Amino acid sequence: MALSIAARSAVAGQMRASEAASPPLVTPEACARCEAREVSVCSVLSGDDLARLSHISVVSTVGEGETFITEGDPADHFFNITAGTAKLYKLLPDGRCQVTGFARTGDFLGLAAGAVYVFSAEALEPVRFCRFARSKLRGFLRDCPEMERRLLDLARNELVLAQEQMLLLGRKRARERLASFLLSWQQRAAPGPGNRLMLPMTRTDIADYLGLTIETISRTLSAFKKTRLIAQTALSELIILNGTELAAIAAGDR
Amino acid sequence: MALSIAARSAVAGQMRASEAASPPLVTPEACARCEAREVSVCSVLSGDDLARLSHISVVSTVGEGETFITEGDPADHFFNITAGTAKLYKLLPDGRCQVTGFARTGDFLGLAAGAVYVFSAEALEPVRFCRFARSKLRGFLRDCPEMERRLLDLARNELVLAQEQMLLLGRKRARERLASFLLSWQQRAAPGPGNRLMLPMTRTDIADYLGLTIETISRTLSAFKKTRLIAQTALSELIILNGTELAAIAAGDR
DNA sequence: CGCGATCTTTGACCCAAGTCAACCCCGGAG
DNA sequence: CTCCGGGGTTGACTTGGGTCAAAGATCGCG
Repeated sequence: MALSIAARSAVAGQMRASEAASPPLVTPEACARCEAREVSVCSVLSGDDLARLSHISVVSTVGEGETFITEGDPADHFFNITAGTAKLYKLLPDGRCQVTGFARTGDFLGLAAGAVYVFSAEALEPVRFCRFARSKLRGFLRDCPEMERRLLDLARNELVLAQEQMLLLGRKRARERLASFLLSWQQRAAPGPGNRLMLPMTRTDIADYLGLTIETISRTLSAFKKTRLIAQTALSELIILNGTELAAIAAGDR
Repeated sequence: MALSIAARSAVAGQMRASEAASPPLVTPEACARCEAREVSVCSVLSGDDLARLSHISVVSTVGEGETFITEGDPADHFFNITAGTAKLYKLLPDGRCQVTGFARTGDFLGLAAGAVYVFSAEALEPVRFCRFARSKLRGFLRDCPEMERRLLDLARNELVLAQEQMLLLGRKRARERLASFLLSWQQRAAPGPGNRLMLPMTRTDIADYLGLTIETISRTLSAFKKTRLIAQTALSELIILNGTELAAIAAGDR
């Protein structure tokens, strides 16, 4: 990631030197170097198509806490996360929040949108992404069925996850929800040294993702620690000691 | 619907007469007559493509209570509902059930699946559908980008609904959930005479959809009746008297 | 290095919805 | 017409997780 951020900075630097008003367009070379490519939609693209795509994409970064997609705004862009973690969420008028997912490197955002975005996205740590204008992407897709197929696969996979989450929110108990979350996050997040699990989100984010409160998250984590299912190495860093048992809890088997 | 069922029966009749072992293949003429076409994926197809699609589709019907997709089975087929209503659901090992959606005429099933189905589908009333082998559809999609685009649109729309449902399950109170459900069902279901809303599902199905119990559904419906938000004309048939107020409740505004 | 802000943990109490149980209603079979 | 069985409704009571409150970590910053 350090390498990649350096590469990105170089691109932004180029841009700034040549034309400060226009956004930092991506060069095919930058795409070829991008270490997020193999986990992104772009992985299916041949050199030729990749070059075309790079010309309609714009790289940017946002800092921690910044909102880069706002529910209700015209859904003019798609986003491909190339570094960092973001939370995706929906709000009720009175402020109640449901986090619908966490987006990481390689995730493609904007599929779940009609004319306007139906969710907001906020960076949990510095996030870098490629942005595509919806109108331009449409033209690209016309000539590139592989990409369209890939997007369909992504959307289908997201649907599978969404339904799994409905089961969790509708029918699982608090401890089952948290166990499910820890295991699924372990799947998706690169494990740190010593099998450490990094959680870039706050307890509030986890609570809003699992349909619980921060107090319940805290209490349940403490219970998991007491029964030696997990160990906490830092506030946002823990180790899963007994994944088998956690999986049994997640499935509702005890 | 009556006409359509008759048409289907004719097709099945032909089939049975000629070759009992093989399934009832659809003829292009049957597709042209199909009154579910305009609301289905097939609506985007030209006559030529429609004819091709018809040759890889198989019509069948299932009776009330029959399960025609089983979670965990190899996901070999896609389904396009052409009549009736089905519930889609997931189960936990101990039997807890989450209904992830109700499928009606025009709905396309099987997008949310990897190698195996991740949900089950059961007919709530007699259901008719066209079934496509996944392998055959893949070949068809290769030559028919409109269809692929349409499937992507369908998947995206389902994703929007899924996220809305996550908000409901994670953050809404019982009365807000029920109000949301009644209004969304009113949107999708053809209104009966006198603005009547037909509910082909049982209280149990509604409860499993909203992450509640039948008792809570029953009590909340009674409360809505008492405050004259709705009126009940039969066990599974009601009228929305005050949609504005229901919408305010659904949004969490009171 | 120590201050203040923010996040987390823990405890005491409460309540929305779940559980358990009795009864009702309706529709189909005999 | 009556019986029977499977929803559906309603009431009494319980409870898992929410709410409120206070104290304890953690971290950025001057």
